[in-house]
Amino acid sequence: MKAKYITTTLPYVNSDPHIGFALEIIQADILARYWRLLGQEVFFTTGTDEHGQKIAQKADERGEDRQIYVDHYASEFKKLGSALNLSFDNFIRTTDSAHKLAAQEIWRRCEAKGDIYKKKYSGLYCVGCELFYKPEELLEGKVCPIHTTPCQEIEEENYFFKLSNYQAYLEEYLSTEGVIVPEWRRQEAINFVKGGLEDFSISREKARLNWGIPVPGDDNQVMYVWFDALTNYISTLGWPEEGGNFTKFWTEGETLQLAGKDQIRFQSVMWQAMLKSADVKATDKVVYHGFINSGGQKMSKSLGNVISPYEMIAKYGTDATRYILLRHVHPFDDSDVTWEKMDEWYTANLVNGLGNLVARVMKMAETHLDAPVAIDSVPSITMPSLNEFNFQSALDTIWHTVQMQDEKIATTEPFKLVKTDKAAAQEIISDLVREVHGIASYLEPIMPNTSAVILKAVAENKKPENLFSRLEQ
RNA sequence: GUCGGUGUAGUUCAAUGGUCAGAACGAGGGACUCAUAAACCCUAGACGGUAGUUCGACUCUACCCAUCGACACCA
Repeated sequence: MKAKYITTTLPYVNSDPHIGFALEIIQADILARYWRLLGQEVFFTTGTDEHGQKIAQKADERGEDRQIYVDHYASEFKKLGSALNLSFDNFIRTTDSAHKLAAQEIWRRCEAKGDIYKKKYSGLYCVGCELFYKPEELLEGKVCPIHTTPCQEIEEENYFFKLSNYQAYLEEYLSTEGVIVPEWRRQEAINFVKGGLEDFSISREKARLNWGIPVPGDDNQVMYVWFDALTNYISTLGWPEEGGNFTKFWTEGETLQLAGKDQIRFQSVMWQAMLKSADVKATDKVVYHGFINSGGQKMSKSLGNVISPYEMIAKYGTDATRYILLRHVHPFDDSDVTWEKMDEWYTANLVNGLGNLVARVMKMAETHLDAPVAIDSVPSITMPSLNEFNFQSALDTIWHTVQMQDEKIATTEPFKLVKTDKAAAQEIISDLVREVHGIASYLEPIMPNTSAVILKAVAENKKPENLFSRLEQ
């Protein structure tokens, strides 16, 4: 059985953790936990992207040392890890020295292949945006649409990556079904590549970008985001060192990247070309999730409709947050989430559904059974939907079982039967306990704490504290 | 503009070239009490529009409308 590698994209640390990233990393966590339960060897990695001019600027504005500034943000993201009960095996930071060396190494290899060249680049540059614009993107008089200030004609010499060399390769790579999920995004990527590929710039002059990884052999240039950030997927495995985790999980393993739908060009095109250039195996599969909107609109600070993962955790708890983001957010398409809807989901499915079922069954068990129910064979849990990254469907199945147990209680009425035929009632209650145990087993990768509480309750034959408290009204 | 996705009950989703198009939440009603005033039962409610292919389409085709996305250096 091949070892499994799974990674998220690295969030940029210039703001607090976003709900979209929470979704992505919870998806990754569920898969990692699920595979481990199946007995597979798993390497689950995430981390933070910490270079770039925006970050340098913010740190400078605050008069803070840049490394200290990013240390702070990295710890914020690590906190999210414990708040969401994530089980990643490694947390890679792009300011880690090993990572920097890896980024320089992949650069060297691409350069040795002849895929990196230096070119004068001139364009209209907006100082506010730190970006070059095309003339057609600007307003009258070469004015930046965001800052409404005129852009400057700037000439700068940068390194470029010969993406154009990889047109045929990428078409071939993308022609395999499954390298991108969902399928229609693979078509999008194919169209994009067929439309022709331009080389992209991969460095900035130090004067313009002075918080980044130095370009090997050129003191005046610093790597722009791509070679820096994307390399994390392999540097986290110790690459360029072979033989260890890298060989086991990347070369010989099965690799899976999770990313937002805006990442196709970066993850499935540019990164794959870079890997090819450096003679590293391509990513086996990239799964792209949609975005989460709220109230029919994009979440934005100005609209005041931003839902932060921390707020969700504060209101519903860790497991409920994991539940909400997986069951009620579409795995691939955009979804809409509001506090009203989340309250409904929480109450209907967790408080009234799972929580209440466990309470009623375990109360009966505690009262009417003489000993804990023996669970003879732990059935191996398989959730086929998870192989297709259909988290909703996997959870639907579990909640269908919850509902069936409630129905069973209503039809068999063990609480009544116990007065007339205790043995028969005990038999029914024992069955219910076994079912609850089964539900808890399935929940293990999805809601680890809840699952553990239920399993313990079954083992002790004792009704647990309420799993999910009713929302204050 | 080009290409692609989507359009099913109040809401979120599912399904199939042909028995009454499923489910959940929500709503209305009933009945019960083991449980977190929970669960259970019943009821109401939908295939964007037009044309075509077909014995027959919600499912295929075309067009239209609506909506979302891709069309590159934006993390």
